[in-house]
Amino acid sequence: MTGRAKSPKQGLKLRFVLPDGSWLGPGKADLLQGIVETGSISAAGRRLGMSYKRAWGLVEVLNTMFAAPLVASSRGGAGHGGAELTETGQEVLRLFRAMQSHAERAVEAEEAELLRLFDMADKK
Amino acid sequence: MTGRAKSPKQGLKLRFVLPDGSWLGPGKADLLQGIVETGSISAAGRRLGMSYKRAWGLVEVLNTMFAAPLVASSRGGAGHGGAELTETGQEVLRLFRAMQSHAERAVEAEEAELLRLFDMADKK
DNA sequence: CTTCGTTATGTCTGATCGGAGATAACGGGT
DNA sequence: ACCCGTTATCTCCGATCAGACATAACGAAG
Repeated sequence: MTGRAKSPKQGLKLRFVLPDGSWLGPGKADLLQGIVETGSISAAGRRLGMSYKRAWGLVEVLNTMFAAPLVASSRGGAGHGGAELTETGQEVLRLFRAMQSHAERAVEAEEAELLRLFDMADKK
Repeated sequence: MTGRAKSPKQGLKLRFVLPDGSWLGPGKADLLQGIVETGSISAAGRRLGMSYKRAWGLVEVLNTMFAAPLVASSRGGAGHGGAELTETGQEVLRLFRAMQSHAERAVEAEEAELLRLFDMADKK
């Protein structure tokens, strides 16, 4: 697979803070994407190197921060349980990814200048 | 004074991560701006509601993350010591503020849609 | 040589965060 | 009735963070 699950560790990171103080950032966005691709909270968390407890806690937050829940989960049954994004969840993920790419293009000039000031000397 | 010292607590926040893992975000940017406006690390920290220790720690990081230090400080003397931004510091602050405003304009559409999904129900 | 406000640097401590690990519930298949 | 992998919740614990507080150094001015 060529796609990347995690956001790059260097460059511009966005955090969108809602009016009530909760926020959406790369961590929760990556988790949402992982749930889309794996169909499971635990598998998505494993892929991102986080414990199930943390992944589940993030899902709990995600499900209460917007007007509607973003993740629908089920236990037992044929597939032994799993999770998927709701319509709202898919929309939120799409919007955040769009934010990322638009913002990255908008700050390209400043990014290049800051990087120039960074490796002016060396700092391997 | 009409300018705001702190970044708004809601909306888009940027964190620019350098190749070595250190980063520049709203907190350090606000501190840099506070130093410009007050001429002192401790006064800038007080204005932002942080302890001197924390402010000083951030300055220490700021002074080692780029090729050149961003803050020049002095002890004792006529003014009883103080701090100001170096040329590099002024440039870094300017670039980060430019990043902020450019990115904010670039994500206006998605921001509006996310806010719509937020107060779909109520959540005053 | 004392004064002054700032920088510079320690220690202690409480709060918070997240990982590790255990346990139970679920519910369609078999 | 049992199986299975996932969701859903605990408790425990070490690491980390930041505030609070104390102390010293600085250096021109008086």
